[in-house]
Amino acid sequence: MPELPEVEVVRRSLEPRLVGDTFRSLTVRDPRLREPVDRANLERRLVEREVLRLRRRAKYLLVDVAGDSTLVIHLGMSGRLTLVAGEAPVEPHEHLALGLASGGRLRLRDPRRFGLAFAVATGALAGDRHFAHLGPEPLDAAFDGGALARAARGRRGPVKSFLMDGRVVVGVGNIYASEALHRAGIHPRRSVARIAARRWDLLVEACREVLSEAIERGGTTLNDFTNADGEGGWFQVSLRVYDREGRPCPRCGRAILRIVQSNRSTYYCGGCQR
DNA sequence: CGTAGACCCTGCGCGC
DNA sequence: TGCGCGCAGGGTCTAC
Repeated sequence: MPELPEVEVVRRSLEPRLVGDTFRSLTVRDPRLREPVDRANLERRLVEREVLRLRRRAKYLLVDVAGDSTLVIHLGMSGRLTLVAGEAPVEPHEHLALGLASGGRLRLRDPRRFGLAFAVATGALAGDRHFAHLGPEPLDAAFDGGALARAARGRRGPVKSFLMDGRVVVGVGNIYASEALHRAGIHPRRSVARIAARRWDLLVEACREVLSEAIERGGTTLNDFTNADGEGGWFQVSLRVYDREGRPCPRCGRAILRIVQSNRSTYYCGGCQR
């Protein structure tokens, strides 16, 4: 479900309501996520700690608390992180809940269980195995056409898979990879070995644009994505190709095509993507 | 080494 | 109405 914009939207909606509050309790109802939830470690690192700040790295949400600990949450495909009233009824697939001093409850639901929740020392985050190999943030200034071109050197394969490789750039998932390539006019199957410098620049700009616009619009709600307040986003109405097979390309009017790459659907326009 | 594909899991929408 | 199938926003492991 969530790519970079959706995680960022959750972060922004959560931040003003969480910072300054204190975790008072932890309930793990179902530890079965992508990696088993370590209840004791979460309890030790989080309970009775004040929330200092919320950050995001790639598609991971980071909640720093007092005492040099960080709660790391990944939403996988179907994870939803919401802040509800403390007495709100438990919902299906509510894996864990953190009670807050203010009376609220931070709830993580994840039907498909591809998500993650764990806690580590804040200072050890960068070296953690989940983060050590990650590439640059697409919205950082350090990410530019040159960075992409260097990453592509000596590599083969289609540009769409390349764009979704977290070692190259983080946060670009299946929706926004298709959208960015359409905006840049690049065919998703084009080999990374056959992309000129100028087109890498265009692609970087397209990524920045589409990700920023999606954040502004509250993310893409195709099915069930919501921010921490349970509100959906609106960027789905601005999607130009994703999930629009057979409908007209907004630029040239030709029918949008769907192909499968690495077992994931790719949408593109055969007319204006080369 | 890099890349392509399978796989983890549940829910939903569709066609029959 | 009910059932089976295909598909879904991510990441990782294996086989080549």
